[in-house]
Amino acid sequence: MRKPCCDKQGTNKGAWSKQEDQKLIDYIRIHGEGCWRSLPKAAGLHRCGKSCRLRWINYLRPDIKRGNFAQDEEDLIIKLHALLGNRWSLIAGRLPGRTDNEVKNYWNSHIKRKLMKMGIDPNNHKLNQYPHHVGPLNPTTTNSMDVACKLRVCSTDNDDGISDAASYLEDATPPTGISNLDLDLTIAFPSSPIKNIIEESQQKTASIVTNDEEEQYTVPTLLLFR
DNA sequence: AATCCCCACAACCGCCGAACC
DNA sequence: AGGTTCGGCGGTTGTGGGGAT
Repeated sequence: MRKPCCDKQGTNKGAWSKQEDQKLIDYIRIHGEGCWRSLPKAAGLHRCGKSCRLRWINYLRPDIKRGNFAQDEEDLIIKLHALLGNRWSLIAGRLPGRTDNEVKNYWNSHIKRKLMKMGIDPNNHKLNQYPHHVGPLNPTTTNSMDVACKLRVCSTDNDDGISDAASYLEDATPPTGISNLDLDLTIAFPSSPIKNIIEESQQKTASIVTNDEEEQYTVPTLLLFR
């Protein structure tokens, strides 16, 4: 039987108070991150170590970018989700200042619904109502075509393509078995680090797909419009 | 004004893998 | 080699706020 991560008795739960936040900030400022298990006691907090870690990573860290997601961030999340699936920490890693929890929440509360409204299955990013429709589903509600994200992802049923793509993004070394991934990203962002990531991903991925394999897959190309 | 409902988001929980002993 | 600990991740839940009725 696995030990619980902490002694449940005598630990606070729920929302953090300002005093607790301050104690955590002060402690980490002096001692740095790490040793989450022993941190609560050392910092004088009646919290579980995991709770402290989560609070710090998702809320108190000084480099966290708070506020609404920009359109380019949203587009990037959609593309990365198509590539990686629910690998929120990986996706968040490509969004400076954003946390996995934030990205996950934003996906579940905004993007998922938005895609479904557009007739796109948020799980596999395929059109499920209009399989051959490649234009804006409703031009009056989706605004202009200032950003057209052409996204085509092919993967096998066993998800290998996705996991390969994930490891590919992580270590930037093309895996040997990525042949069934076919990503075609066309995006018109202003010059930014995010744009560079997209371009980098596009170039690298394109270089590992052969013509034969490209012809082999005929999954509909999705056009995502704002 | 009161109540209900929905949404957004913070936080918790359980599981997994890596590191350590 | 096997057990234990710890950090990290993803899924899920709880709750407060705001809009609708």
